[in-house]
Amino acid sequence: MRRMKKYPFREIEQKWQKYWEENRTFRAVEDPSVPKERRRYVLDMFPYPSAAGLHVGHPEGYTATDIYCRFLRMKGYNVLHPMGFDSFGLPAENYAVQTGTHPRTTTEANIRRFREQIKSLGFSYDWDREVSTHEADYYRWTQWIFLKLWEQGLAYVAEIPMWYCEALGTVLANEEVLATPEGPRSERGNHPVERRPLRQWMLRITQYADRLLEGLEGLDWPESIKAMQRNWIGRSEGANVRFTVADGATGSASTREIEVYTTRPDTLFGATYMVLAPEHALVAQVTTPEHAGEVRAYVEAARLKSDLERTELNRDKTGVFTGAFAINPVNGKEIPIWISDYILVSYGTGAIMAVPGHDERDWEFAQQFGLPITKVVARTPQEDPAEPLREATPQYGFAVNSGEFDGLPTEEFKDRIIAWLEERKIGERTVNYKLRDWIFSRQRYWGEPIPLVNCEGEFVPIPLDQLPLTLPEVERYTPTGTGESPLAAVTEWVECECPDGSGKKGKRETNTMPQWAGSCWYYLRYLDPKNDRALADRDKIDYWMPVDLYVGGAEHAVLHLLYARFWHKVLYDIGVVNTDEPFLRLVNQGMILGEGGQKMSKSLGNVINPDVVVQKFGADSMRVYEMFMGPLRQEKPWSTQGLTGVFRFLDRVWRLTERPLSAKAAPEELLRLLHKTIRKVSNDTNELAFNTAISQMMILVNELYRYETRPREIWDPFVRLLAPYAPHIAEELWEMMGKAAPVSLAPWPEYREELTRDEQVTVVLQVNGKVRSRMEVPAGTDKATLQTAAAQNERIQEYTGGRSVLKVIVVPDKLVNFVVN
RNA sequence: GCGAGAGUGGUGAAAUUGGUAGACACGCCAGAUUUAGGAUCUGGUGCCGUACGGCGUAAGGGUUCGAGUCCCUUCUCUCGCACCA
Repeated sequence: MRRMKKYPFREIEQKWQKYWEENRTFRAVEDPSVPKERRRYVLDMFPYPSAAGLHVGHPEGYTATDIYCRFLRMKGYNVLHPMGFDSFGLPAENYAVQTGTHPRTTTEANIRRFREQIKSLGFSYDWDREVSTHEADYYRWTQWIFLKLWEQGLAYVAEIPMWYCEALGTVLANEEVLATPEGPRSERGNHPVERRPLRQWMLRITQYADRLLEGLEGLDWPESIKAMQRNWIGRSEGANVRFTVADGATGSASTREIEVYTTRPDTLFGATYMVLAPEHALVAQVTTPEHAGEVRAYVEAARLKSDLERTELNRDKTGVFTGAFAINPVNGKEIPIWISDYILVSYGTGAIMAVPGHDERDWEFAQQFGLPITKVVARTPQEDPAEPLREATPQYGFAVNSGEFDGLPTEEFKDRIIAWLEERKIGERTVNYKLRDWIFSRQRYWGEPIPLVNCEGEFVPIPLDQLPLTLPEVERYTPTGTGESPLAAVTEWVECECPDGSGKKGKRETNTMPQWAGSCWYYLRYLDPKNDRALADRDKIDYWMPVDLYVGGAEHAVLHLLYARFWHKVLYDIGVVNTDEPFLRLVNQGMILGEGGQKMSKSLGNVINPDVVVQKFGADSMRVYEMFMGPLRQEKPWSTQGLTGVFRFLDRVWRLTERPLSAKAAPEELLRLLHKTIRKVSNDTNELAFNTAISQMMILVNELYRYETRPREIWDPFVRLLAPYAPHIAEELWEMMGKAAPVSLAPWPEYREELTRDEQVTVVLQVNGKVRSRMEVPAGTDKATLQTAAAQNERIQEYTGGRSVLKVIVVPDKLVNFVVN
């Protein structure tokens, strides 16, 4: 036998997973003696337990947080690190529609599989805190929060045009609809969606728009995610201005007004026409009889236009004249009123004043229909106001052709004109948002029932102490297609007594909540998962919250992460939680691509199954490889070759045990390398720079191979450094060394600063910035000595000989540079 | 178009404050070993050149003794938003 068998990762991994489970090694306890600054709440985005099982993307983020948590525990922190399942959702229900299998059955089977797969990777979760959002004990509190929102006036029913998805049989929130080249599509499943006027439950997230925006400032989140949220909220400042409709052709006096929203009230003098959205309420009223036919036809065409056509890029502007005129309040001029579908009824007031000189869209429209263009903003105060515009100039500048306001810079003009409008009560400063209220109800079965009863037209909440309102069993899961959920067919569930005790007959709300509801607050339930008196005990909330580090994919930028922040702020306002924001620091792990660098997908056949990897190479190899691939936040392609490289590393670590442990002092060189390694691994792990930490451990292992024996002085701290990364093999090595398990809770090694500094350093000798030679000197050698020694160097003399030295740059421990002519 | 980010060997990637570009790993080449193990061990491996040397971090310019790193211009790619007045 020349060498031992390949390291027995299967036995080792099973052994230690069993050990951790039996000993509940990673149970988190609220120990009051640990001060707040020594506690950490590290959270993973919990998975939706799909039928496909775990994919290699899941373990990436989970491994990162796991290493970080294990590191923190060894550093003496009290760490909360839980896991659970986002288990309501459409796939299980769609499967139920096809097969008749209860979604609970498939969901729970999937959860068992996920849990097993996650456990097979050796993550240090406190499994006592596991939650699943579909369980009545959990959604009882989701319903409780909904009723709190209702009490606060933040939940209401409205009939507005909603995104409806035929394929999913339900309405969707704005956030769940994507604009694609094929038109609007559902975020889940990529099905076509269309707008339909429907009556649905809404949550007043817009009331929190400003706070959701401001709250971003203090968060340690990726700039891109913050930008996406800001963009989605879309706050803009401007003014509403009311224009009087001029007497029409009929000559009758009119007091009708049209209100517009503009972010450029300073361009009011340049408003040469007005445009209403086709759906605007005043369209019919202002239209003159001779234009009525044309207008009616345009409105009808706009209504029938598919969303594909309406969202198509760069299409030409269309519109028709109503025959009516409005009076521009600043100069009394009559301006024509048009309608066009480039104006959205849902934004601002659904009407605009058009300033073609300084807005590209208005310019385009004016060109199309030959409407007048007036210049009211000049680039410089010297510019000739009469010089015509060649294109729309939206940039700020100085007012021209604006009467008494001429010469004012844009910023100042805005304030002046708003004051002017407010004085005359024809307008006021206004803030607008792109953010719309959250369409919250779904016409589906597999979700939390909304705990309200319709008692003769009035909604009455189910008393909090009677929650949960559980999902009834149904015959069929198929969406009705009539805008009602399958629950509507369960007569004995729908018909009930009014919960207010009046004895009136009531009908239960049959819509359910969207999948986002459960994930809006799951991080709070982990704190106290079995509590039946509150969603979580306030002391436990105070003990752990807010979440210190939240790791997950970037795909939830404006869905989950915005909704959860909204609910959290409401919970804060009613005194349930201790902070205004739930997640202090957010890190998005980069996607793992297939071997060819493309997205993993079934159709490309490049999907890597983590089960197979664990089976063939072990959990430790999987973990270390996923972290060694590259920076956590970066997208990176999978490489089976790379995986075997990591496997070889762990195998080499294992084979080092063939060499006898030695109690003798380690060679100084090795000791110095150890202390450098401790420093680098500590710093890098703390910064989630796992790839470079692993490199450093590889360097140490390579070096250890140069010695016949394994100095205990090196081996012991090395095993501890390795423990967060490859915990199974580390536990085994720890035990083999005769130490008491578990290494997972052993103290993190400390480094001695003086041993991390080299005694001898290589100083580079340069001539005109080019490296010509090197020399070894003791660290800290002073400048003068370095310069003298360098000047005597043969190679340097060759290059400096016969030339005059203009300057010498000496950087101690780094270089000496001779500047010659 | 707007917003965010990224461009370094054949590949994944390293590189305090500007100070030896390419650590570590894969792959490849040569050798040792002959074991059938996604083997192991030793050495080599940015490009051009026999060599002295020269050239190299998307391209061009600038600051500096010195630039992957700082500044300007341009190009490419990824992601997000997209008629939001």
